[in-house]
Amino acid sequence: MTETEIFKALADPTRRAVFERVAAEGGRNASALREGLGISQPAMSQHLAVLRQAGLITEARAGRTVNYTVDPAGLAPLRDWLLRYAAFWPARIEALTQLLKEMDQ
Amino acid sequence: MTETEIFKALADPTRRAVFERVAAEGGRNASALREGLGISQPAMSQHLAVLRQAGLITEARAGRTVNYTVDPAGLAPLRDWLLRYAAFWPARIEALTQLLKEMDQ
DNA sequence: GCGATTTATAAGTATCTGCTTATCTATCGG
DNA sequence: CCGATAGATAAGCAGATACTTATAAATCGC
Repeated sequence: MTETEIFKALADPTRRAVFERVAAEGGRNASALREGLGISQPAMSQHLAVLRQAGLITEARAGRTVNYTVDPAGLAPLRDWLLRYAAFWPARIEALTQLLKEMDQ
Repeated sequence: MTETEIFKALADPTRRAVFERVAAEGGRNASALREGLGISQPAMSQHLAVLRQAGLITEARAGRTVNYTVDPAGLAPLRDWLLRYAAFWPARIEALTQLLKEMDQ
């Protein structure tokens, strides 16, 4: 849940793809998430463990399978870190517009 | 300038501290930035090179010294990536408030 | 020009990381 | 129970990474 854990977890492109897949198809189990990613079962398990350790996803065991979902609070430290540098953003109004659009769903 | 380069550049705590220092004391040269960080001169040079490669900072040589500043466009890909998951944020209104506060300077 | 200063680069090294295969545990259907 | 399935873990390994010392390149004051 530290900034470093979160940045490191997302720095690996394969693991970032895993996270993006969890976000897109929330609530699916590890085997289902693994389809099409071209990684072995242990690799997937290790990636999910790193993401969970970083607080980015949560697991819910259901019998034999484990369902993974995005932890709503997981990205907050990253958002907060980024907001500290909002003064450097090039198109702040555009960013606000986009944020509003994302929120207005 | 890719997402992976940016995440990797910021994943190392020492290098993130360097970036934060460039942001806080913009326009200073490498030696000035190095004070108090407890790293060697080559280490600093290497960290700055990684940050520059990621598009997070820009350098401006001034004679013997090189001044570093935050690249305004550098964090945009990170911001855009994060905004894709705004739907998962726990306190969206609070985030908007903070963003507005940062902008209203 | 010359010594000093600033920065970059080269080379070496210890540690970290992401992967693999092999194996273990737990749960399911029959 | 028993074979099959889901997932985690152990162990090993190749490559990446962050650091070091040594040195090169460029610019400064004099």
